[in-house]
Formats: sequence, structure tokens, C-alpha cells
Amino acid sequence: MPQSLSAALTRKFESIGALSTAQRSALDDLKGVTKPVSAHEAIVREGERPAAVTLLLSGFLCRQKVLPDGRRQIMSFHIPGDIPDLQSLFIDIMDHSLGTLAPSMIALIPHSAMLAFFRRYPEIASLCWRDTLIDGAVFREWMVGIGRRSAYARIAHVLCEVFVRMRAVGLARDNVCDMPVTQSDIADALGLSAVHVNRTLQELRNDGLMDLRGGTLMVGDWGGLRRAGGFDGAYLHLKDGHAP
Amino acid sequence: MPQSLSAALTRKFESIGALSTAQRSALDDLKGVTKPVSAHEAIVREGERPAAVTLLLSGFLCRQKVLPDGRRQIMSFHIPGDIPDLQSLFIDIMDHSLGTLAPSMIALIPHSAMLAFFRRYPEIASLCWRDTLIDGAVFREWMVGIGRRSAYARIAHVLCEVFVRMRAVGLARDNVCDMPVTQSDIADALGLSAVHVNRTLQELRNDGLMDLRGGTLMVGDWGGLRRAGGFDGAYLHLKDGHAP
DNA sequence: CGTACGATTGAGAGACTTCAACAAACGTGG
DNA sequence: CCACGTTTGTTGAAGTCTCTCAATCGTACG
Repeated sequence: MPQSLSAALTRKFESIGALSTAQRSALDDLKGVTKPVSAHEAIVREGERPAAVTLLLSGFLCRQKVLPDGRRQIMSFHIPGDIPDLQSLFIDIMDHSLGTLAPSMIALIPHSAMLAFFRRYPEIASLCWRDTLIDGAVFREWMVGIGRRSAYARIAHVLCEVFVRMRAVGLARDNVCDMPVTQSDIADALGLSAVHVNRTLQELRNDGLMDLRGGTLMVGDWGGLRRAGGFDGAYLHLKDGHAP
Repeated sequence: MPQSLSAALTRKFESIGALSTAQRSALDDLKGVTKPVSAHEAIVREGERPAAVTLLLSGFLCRQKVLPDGRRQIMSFHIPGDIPDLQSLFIDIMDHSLGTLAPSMIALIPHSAMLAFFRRYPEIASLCWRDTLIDGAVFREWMVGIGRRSAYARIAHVLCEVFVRMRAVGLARDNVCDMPVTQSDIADALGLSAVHVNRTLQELRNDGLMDLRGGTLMVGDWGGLRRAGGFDGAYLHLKDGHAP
């Protein structure tokens, strides 16, 4: 059930900062064209110069680069409320691609509309800047994982991250949330092979930490999963109250 | 020879965007306390709430996280002109540390001064936003390297990156530039062991691609190094004319 | 002139990969 | 609603890139 454009934005902004009543209602002014996109399709490709930003209303997106030999690296997962290509406002040429991992509903908001909105509501511009900075914080944390953590810890860590972020925008129920990705996607996100992800996922499952199947993540032992991944959500810079 | 605060900023901004004459002279208004820092010292630590941003005037910095077991991951190298903790303007708590790799000269500019400056010169605020976005682009590229490239390619790639960035701010002469890092630093930046970095560096040297010693990087075969690393500098989003 | 840090070398081990095959799940069209 | 092709998940075995341990060497510096 895709949320409305303004509802998605409100939830997102309130997860990382505060909105005044005026600002909250101002979000209604932001218009975009909503559009369904099926799974495994590109929304924006490396090298393009988009003229609009993408707000994810429902589904699951990722940003990725593909090497000449076909190997790929997924650099981030995106959940409803995210604007994964906000950067295109200030960086004209895309240096990576944005695509769907699951059937999704997106809203395209023209750059011009965003920039005009920023001029009118500078605090929201700052919130967006903050959001892109948090984006960077997530990249850094992933680098730590890929560079220095074992496969077991790495996988546990992303699962923790996705769960906490989903929870922060109200998309987790108890200890369950959507996570419609294949094992291959996880492999490409963490710099592993799909085969090894499969085996490690089984370990995590056998250890009772979590269960990931059919696109649904079930956290069996939050404390254990957290410890396994060495997860500390501080880098997500969420407003208090979102840490489980 | 450390540059002046405004000279460093001017070079930096002009490497990633355009400055009007008025904006260029406005940079003189930005004041900061300059301060020498010796090698291997922390400037800002994870968990702190800095009240100023750090402009690097000379030397070499890095951002890093240290895991509980002592292993560390360096997430970025910083060269003169960079403001590595600009993000602290909008993200109060540091989620990583900033430190020196070599003796450096830094300028500390209070947050209040930066924010006031942004209000007065919104175009420069946008340029700074752009800079933090490029920061993110570099993180993404490093993720590709750590996740999907061989040690040989990974090392070649960072060397290319540092060289191009140094060149963009006028700090490379012909095919030589400073790069005062230890092999251990490179290892921690690329998710490798120091031993393996040593051996791989020897390979690169024997292949005539480069020579890195005594803190100086000498590029022996730019085309070869570039090819070895699969390097394409587009992600640095420099203004035209900086690609060798 | 000792001490400490960084670079270098050798040898053995291990985490993860690749290849290959098969099973299960999924979507799609007849 | 079932058949069928495609994608995804699973398993086994062999291989390799990179790691760890450990010792040696060089060199800058107090």
C-alpha cells in the first residue's frame, strides 16, 4: 500500500529531524508524478542527467555500479520515504545507477520544484542536506563492513540496518519487516558471492538470529543479531526512540 | 608550505565549481584559527560534537572507524583544501574520527561562522553541499573497490584518485605528488593486510606503473595505472581540465 | 647508538570464490 | 488451473587470493 507523497516525506523527515506544523503542511505543496515500476528495472542510469528526483513510495530500490566485466556492487538499499537521487540536484551527471529490487511505486519531483521549495523553506533544505549526509554515513559504515567484517557479521549488520530504518519510518511490525531482495542482491551489496551468502544465511538462521525468506525479514534474536554484526545504529542519526 | 585559508578554499571550490569575483573575494571574510598538528593525531573523535569545521591547509588527513577488536577502516583520505568534517554542521555527533596521517596545518572555522556565511552566500552553501555529495561519490567508488576489485586494482585505483585530486588543486607536479601514507594506512583504507599491500605495491612498481616511497607518489605509466585500477575519474565530478 | 616504526620476506592457513549441478519457487500463458 | 520456462535457492568439491604469524632489515630520530 503506497503512501501519499507528502505522507512518505513527513515520515522520513520526522525520522531524522523535526518539522514544524507549517513545514509539515507545506509538504503538501510538493507535487510529483507517481509511477509504478516493476522489479529489476532501472530508474536512472549511470551517465544520465536526470531532471527530477525520485521519491520512493513503496517497494525497494538500490543504487549500484556495474564493472566492465559484469560484476556489480550495490551501494545502498532504499526504503519508502527515501529520495535516493537527491544528489542529482547538485551533481548533474549520475555516477551510478538507481534501480528497483522489487515492484515499486515512485514519485518523480522535478528539480525545479525541489529547488523552488528549498528557497521557500530553507529548513527543509537543511533537512535534505542532513539526509544526504546520513546517506554518506551509511556508505562509510558499509565500507567498514566490506573492508573489515566477516561475511557472517556483514550480513547480520545490513539486516540490522534495514530493520532499524524500516522501523524508523513505521514499516516494521514487531520483529518483522519487508526485505524483498535476493541472496544475489545481498552478495553484490556486501562484496560476497551468492553461494557464500546462502551458506552464511543458513548459519544465521540455524543460530536462531533471523529468518529471511520470501522477501520478509524476521528477527529471531535482536540482541544476538546486533552482536553478531557489531551493529550500533548511531551512524543512522535517527531521532531518539527508533532504536529497538 | 601551507596556503592561506582563503587560497585553499578558492582552489578547492574552483576545482569542483565556479566562483564569481564577488564570491571569491567574499572568501577572505571567512576566518579561522590555524593550528599545526603532528602526524598520527586525532583532530575529532567519534562521539564528539565539534563546534567548528576543519579546513586542511597542508598535510594529509583521513577519516576512520576503529572496531572493538582494534581493526580499523580508513574511509577517506583528505588533501589540502578539503573540509573533511563539514558534515558536522548538520550532523551533531561524529560517527567516525578525523585524524592526521602526516604533519599538517589546519584551520578551525566555527560552525556559527560557516552558517552565517551560508546565509549570506547561498551559492557557496550549494557548493559546499555539492562537495559533501562528491564526498559520498568517493565513498561509493571505494565501496566498489573494496567489494569487487582485486588488491592490485584497488591499490592502483586509490593512487589514481589521490593523484587526480592533488592535481585538481594544483598540488601535483608533472607525474609526482605527495602521498605521505604508510603501507599500513593503505591497507586499512582498502580492507587489506599491510603485508599484502607491500607485495602488491612491489608488483605495481615492477610493472613500471608507479613508485610510492618516502611519502611521494611517482606515476610511471599513467595509462597503465589507470587501466590496472579500472579508474575513471568521472565520479570526482571535477570541473573539466583536471583529468590528466 | 639504541630504539621504534615501517618495509620486506617466507611459510602455512583460512575465508571466501568459482564451477557445476540440482531443487524449489515463481510467474506467465495457454 | 496446470504446464513450463526462468529465476532463485541449495549443495558439493576444488581452488585461490589474501591473511596471519613471525622473523629480518632498513632507517629516521632522540
